[in-house]
Amino acid sequence: MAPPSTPRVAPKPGARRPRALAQPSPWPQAPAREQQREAKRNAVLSTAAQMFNERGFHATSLDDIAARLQVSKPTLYYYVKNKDEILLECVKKGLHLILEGIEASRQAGGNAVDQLGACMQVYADIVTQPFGMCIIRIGDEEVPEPSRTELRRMKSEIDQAFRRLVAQGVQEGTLAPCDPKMTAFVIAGALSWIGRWYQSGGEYSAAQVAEQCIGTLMHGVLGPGPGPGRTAGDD
Amino acid sequence: MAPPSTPRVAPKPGARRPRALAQPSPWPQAPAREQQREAKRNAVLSTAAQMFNERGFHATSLDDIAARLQVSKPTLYYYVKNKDEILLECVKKGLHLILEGIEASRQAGGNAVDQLGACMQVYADIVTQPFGMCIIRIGDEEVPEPSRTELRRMKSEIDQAFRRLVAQGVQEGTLAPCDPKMTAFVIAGALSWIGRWYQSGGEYSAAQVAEQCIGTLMHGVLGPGPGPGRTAGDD
DNA sequence: TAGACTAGTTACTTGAAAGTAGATTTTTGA
DNA sequence: TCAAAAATCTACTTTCAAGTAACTAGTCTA
Repeated sequence: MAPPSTPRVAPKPGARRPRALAQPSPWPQAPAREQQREAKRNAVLSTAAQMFNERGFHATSLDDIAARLQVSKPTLYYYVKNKDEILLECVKKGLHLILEGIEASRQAGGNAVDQLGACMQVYADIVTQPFGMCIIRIGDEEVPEPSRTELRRMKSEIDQAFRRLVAQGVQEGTLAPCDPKMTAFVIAGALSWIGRWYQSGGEYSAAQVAEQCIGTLMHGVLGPGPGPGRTAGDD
Repeated sequence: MAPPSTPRVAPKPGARRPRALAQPSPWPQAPAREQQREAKRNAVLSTAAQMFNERGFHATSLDDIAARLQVSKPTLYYYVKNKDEILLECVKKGLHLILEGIEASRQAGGNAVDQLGACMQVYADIVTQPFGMCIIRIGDEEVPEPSRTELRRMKSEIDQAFRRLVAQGVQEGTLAPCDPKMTAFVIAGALSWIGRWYQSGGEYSAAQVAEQCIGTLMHGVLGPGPGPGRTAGDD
């Protein structure tokens, strides 16, 4: 953002051109400032994300966020447009993390079950982190309209990825025949629930929770016995 | 409120005492009135619940609720103490419905799996209805403190019921050996997710969604084949 | 049929939090 | 050492929704 075509102050006409531009280096100067700025913006977002997760979006005022960062409220406005933008960015960052993870899982190859497992792992992992939690804990209604659609699109993309893998698995024969839509839904639900309740420092580590959830989803809760369980008798 | 010590109109001094108090009947009179009042209060709550689910708690003003009921805002205050009470009551009603359903399922008897299945059915069902949806869609943070603990207690009660049934099932041998805590968690997550997305009038009926989810939870997503399925220490 | 209680209204106060204006300090480069 | 730009502050306005006060119309009953 902050395109160079929007200078705060018009350059003096006729002044000699800024010396800095006289090929000082192949790199654009002052990347340090920009980096700092970006770092601070990120601090705003991640602090906000944490507080949203702790106390909810509406219960978190900009003054609260500013206080935790030990700055004043107007300073925040130097880095973000408004409160809604903060929210939007937090959720978007979470969604991007998942999307990237899914992409990586797919590129890692393997059969559909392997890829599905990896994706579940990614999902469960991200959802225990601040930005990822925002995806789960912040309802769509909180996001005002132009952005809401964008978020839904991204969420749907994730959903589609899961459905595709499930469908593939069914075709491979590694997954039980099912409606991929509903199965993807169950998976997303169970894993999202982690984000709703998980607190770091609790009884289980995030990895443990993920592993157990994925195991249960994969194998189901029924016993292996020949009784009411899955038909195939095994061990 | 409106204690009798704050009469709207000052009683004439020296007036004779109210006749109504002269032992009118062994029963408190006017039960019809009371019923009407209760019905109206319920209308307030259920309208509120629907609107909370549609637009979120904070995006729903009391004026909005009043408008949909075609009354003015102060009228609402005749039936509830404040906005938080509305929220609290909505969630509580949802939780009570589930608790009752669970109790009924248990009393219906059968082995642990049967009971667990019935409870899952109940849970999925309630969570697609207005009060039940509130449980899922309203975060704990929104509820101010004295009540929050109460709600958490009720939620924990539901959780315990599921855990107990799972543990029983494991002992019976009808369920696969597992950590009941985590398994109950997965079940609750997947079923709760229904409440997050379900909209009546969509592609599937509530019953269909419930059935499919429960099936997937019970049997897992993996195929019955001897491949990467149940038996092996896989991945 | 009075008069007390019920149910509802209009019009207000209040408070909290978002967002802004404009001054001020800090940094940086020459 | 100075001036311009960046970064931050104090102090304000605005907005919106919760909640209240105080009046009024209907209704039941003795």
